[in-house]
Amino acid sequence: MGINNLLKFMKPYVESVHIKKYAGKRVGIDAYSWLHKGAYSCSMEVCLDMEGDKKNRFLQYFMHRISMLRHYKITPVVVFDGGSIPKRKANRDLAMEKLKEGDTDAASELFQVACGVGEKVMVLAMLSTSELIEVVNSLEMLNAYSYIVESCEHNPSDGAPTDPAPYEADAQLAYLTSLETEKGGIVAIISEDSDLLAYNCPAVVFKMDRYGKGEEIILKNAINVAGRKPSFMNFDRELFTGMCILAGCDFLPSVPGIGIVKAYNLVAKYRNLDRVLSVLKLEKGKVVPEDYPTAFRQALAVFQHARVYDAASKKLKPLNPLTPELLQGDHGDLDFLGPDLYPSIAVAIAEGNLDPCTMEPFNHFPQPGYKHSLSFADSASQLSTQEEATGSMQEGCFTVVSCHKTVKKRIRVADSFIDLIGDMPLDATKSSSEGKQMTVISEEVLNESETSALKKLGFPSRNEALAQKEPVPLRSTLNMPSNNPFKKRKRDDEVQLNEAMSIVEQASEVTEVEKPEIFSATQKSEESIDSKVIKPKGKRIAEKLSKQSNPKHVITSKVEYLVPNT
DNA sequence: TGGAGGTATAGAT
DNA sequence: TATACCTCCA
Repeated sequence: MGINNLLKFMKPYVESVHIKKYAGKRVGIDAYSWLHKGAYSCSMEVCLDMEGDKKNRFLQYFMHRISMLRHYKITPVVVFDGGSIPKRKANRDLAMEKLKEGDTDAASELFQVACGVGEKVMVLAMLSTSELIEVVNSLEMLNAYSYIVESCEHNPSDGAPTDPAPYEADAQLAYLTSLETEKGGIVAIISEDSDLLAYNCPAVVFKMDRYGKGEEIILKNAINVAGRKPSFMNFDRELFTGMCILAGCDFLPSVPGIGIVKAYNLVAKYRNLDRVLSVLKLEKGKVVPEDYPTAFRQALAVFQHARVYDAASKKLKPLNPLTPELLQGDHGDLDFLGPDLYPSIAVAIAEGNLDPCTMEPFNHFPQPGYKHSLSFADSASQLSTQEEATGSMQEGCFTVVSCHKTVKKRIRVADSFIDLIGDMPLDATKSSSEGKQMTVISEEVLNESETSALKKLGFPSRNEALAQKEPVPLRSTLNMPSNNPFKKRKRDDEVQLNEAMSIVEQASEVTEVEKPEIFSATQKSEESIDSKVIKPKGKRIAEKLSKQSNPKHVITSKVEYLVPNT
């Protein structure tokens, strides 16, 4: 993923930072990289679509980091995307084979691979769009949030979601860095993806840990600045991007024998990408694929001009203005810049309330057993009414959510999140009926032998789990680690608070730590706490549902539906 | 000899 | 993942 060896090559420009340097600022987050990391500890549960809390660990990881950013007064701008599926399926199938054979170790490893090393499978595998939006709305409990929803491409024949372009989220993040804060812009991006440097993002924080420490590369400290080696003196942004592509990127593998070092040397020597391509052909001969120059220019165009969603104009636009050469080349076919948007549906979805994958209403969370009853046409015609009802959008962070297809089992996202950041007592009814969850193997997913193999791993079958007299309460397994500085308590407990804060201080070498708001609230008695904060969970969620903040913006891909004229 | 590219392993989760 | 180590090659 990303540019081969770029981060290693850019080491002299890497600086240790703490995320608190962005206090008061808006920072973009490549959610994929977090979800991906968080998934390692629950790969099997995710792949098998098991019910139970272990599957939610990746969400805990994600939510913990979001709450940490909020602690440091950073406004997170979260961008989700999704991606390639076939390889994941293959690995999952292989893992199931191993399970049947009883080789649980091998199966576990394969499930991890199936969870997608280098593959953007996360969102599809883990969350439905509605669940993601549930996450987003849970985030609103910390601050006002709105979000963008980005769609996958749809198959024109049956309307089924297909793979999205692999670069939408990166390009969108890059675009946001070009905007002023007042217009929704961000000042930096937290990610693990070196592609963002090829997109010329000005500041990227890599390898951010749970305490907020990370490694930052600020592009303007490198490009056309003397003093450090490798020197990018006399480089411009296009040359830098060209170097990245030559070294091998997600869109175009490098020419055999060319790595980041040779790519740099070629660009530094000739300072002209056309010349570099000519020299490459001369020196490498037949090793250079015939269409490499074309593919190279297209990759360059993607990094410079990928289609992104512009919230102000509610339209897709190129990341940077298209050049006459691009408009004339390839007969004006610019599909490689990203999926185009069908205008009328773009506006409809951009106004919120419509799931771009299912074309069904988006104005509430589907409850268990809920079935959408509205057709797409009905949904679209309702939009204007819903807009009026929900009012104007809140200020806050944008969250881009990509959808592929819904998964059949809902994860108790909101509950998990409240356990992480909330200090609210469990709703009695909810906890006695729905609030207890067990690790249950889905019978739709597993056959008898598979179930038997899984039992060896300690997972009870559905029947066994249901027969258990004392199922494990949801809350007990969703607790954060004891040393989590953002863990919430139900009672005033100055000692625990101080302990937690000292952990934060020690771990992140922070000398002055502000008490996060969530901690301040816990210092009060329950009665005195703002009812908005401490309402029973079920009630609060219900309120949330009734308010259901609209997705602020929705990005869709090419959608071949007949839509009503708008 | 340095760089590319493949593989093994450690670390994180 | 990413880092280290190894082999191959120009």
